Amino acid sequence: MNQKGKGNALGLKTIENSILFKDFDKESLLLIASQFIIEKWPAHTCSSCYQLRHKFHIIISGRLKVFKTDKRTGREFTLFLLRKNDFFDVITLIEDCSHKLYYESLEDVKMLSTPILIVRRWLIKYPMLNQRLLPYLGKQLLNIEEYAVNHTLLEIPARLASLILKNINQESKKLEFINDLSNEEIANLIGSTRAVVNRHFQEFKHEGILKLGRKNMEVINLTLLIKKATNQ
Amino acid sequence: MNQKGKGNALGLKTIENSILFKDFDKESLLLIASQFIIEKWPAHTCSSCYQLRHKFHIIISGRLKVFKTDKRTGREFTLFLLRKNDFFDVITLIEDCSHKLYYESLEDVKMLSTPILIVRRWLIKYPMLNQRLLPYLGKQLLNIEEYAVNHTLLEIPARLASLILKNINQESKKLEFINDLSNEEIANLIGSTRAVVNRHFQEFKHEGILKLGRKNMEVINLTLLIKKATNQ
DNA sequence: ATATTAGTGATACTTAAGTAGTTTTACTTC
DNA sequence: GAAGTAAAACTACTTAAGTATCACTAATAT
Repeated sequence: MNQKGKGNALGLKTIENSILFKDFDKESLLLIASQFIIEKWPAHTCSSCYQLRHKFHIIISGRLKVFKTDKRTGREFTLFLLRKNDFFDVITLIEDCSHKLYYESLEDVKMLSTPILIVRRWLIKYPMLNQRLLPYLGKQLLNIEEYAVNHTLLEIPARLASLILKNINQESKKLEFINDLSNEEIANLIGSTRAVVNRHFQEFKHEGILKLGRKNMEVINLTLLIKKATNQ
Repeated sequence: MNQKGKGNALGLKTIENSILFKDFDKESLLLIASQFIIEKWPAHTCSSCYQLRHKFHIIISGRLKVFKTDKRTGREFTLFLLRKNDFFDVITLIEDCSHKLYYESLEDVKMLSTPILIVRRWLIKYPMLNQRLLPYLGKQLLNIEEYAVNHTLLEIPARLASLILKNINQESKKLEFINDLSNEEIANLIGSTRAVVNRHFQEFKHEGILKLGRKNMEVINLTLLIKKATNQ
């Protein structure tokens, strides 16, 4: 699963493009990149926070689901879907607190990893890093906040529509990133269950809002979708 | 509502004790404190983010509710209950993004305030501040994350019990901080409605878990309360 | 070609939570 | 002490969402 990445071109490129290390001088970049190794998770690899506690990761490619489970009911809740250039876990990086999460690769995932202690040393050596972490953490906070507000104030059709809208590419106007997820994974993203999500998807289909396929969906009527999201 | 705070002893004391400025040298502390004014909000003062957009606040005393509303249903959702030494809004401080929130003082609230641009200048002048902000933001993230997980995976009795448990003082074993809130405000905290919260409070009372009074509650049976929170 | 599996579509049923409305209680103030 | 008010307590009703189950279909493996 692991692979030495010293001097690896892919690793260096990822580091250079990371919002964390962007604009660092060449020398530092090389030094930093040399501390990472490349880790490859085949599709559907599952890992608990305990196994990853002492490592910091930057995703190179593939999607990684960050989730919680309720053993009692077996229900799952996806907190984040991480992608290229995302990193984790920031919480355990900045403080030694327990952050009980699970991770699962939705497809083959490639990432860089390094001991968290090394990143903590960098935080001291390169104070700029603290400044770079803040906006990232802020965005995560806003994301979860939005989820909490939606889950509290909106019903499932509106939450479903919001999720889809959020993942429509501004230029192409096409649904991206979540268009190939199963009903089950969509349900985990809005905090519901497969059957309920499917029920509302059928409604959306009959209303001409979505075109549904097997692990594939497409937005047909954006105007109506927006109406759904805003409860009109 | 406002009051000059230059050289104010209360302001300086608050700044000294803030996790943001702790251990700064005396000279810097005086300089920083001199830039704040004291703001007093009478009980139940309500303010939108638009009115506060360009200011940064540190609470001296009193509780401040941070919430969202759904105009359609009139329902309210309390994201945070800020208290002494809390500050806001960190999101608009670190980035110029829209963070549409409302604020309301639950009782008379005293706070320090200063233009957000000044704090941004301090972030450059004192790089240490970035480092101090990180754990605070991390805690907020964990808070909202916990809310999201609870709201998604637990039913109202468990969420209610969790909320109470979270506010029990470790030493005194007494319920604090939220013990004097109305059913309505408790409902806003767990993302439900007054009637539903009251229904479950009655259950808790009959089961001998809580003692209920007018704007006052007390935990009688902690063991049972923990069972409720963990769905046993 | 057949078997297996994962994902989807659809039905019937259960239930927790939301909503509306009324009554009761406790506190305030005049 | 009476009147007024706000919170809490209670009742009846509605509904969205969850659950269980089965049928169907596409993809994959054997």
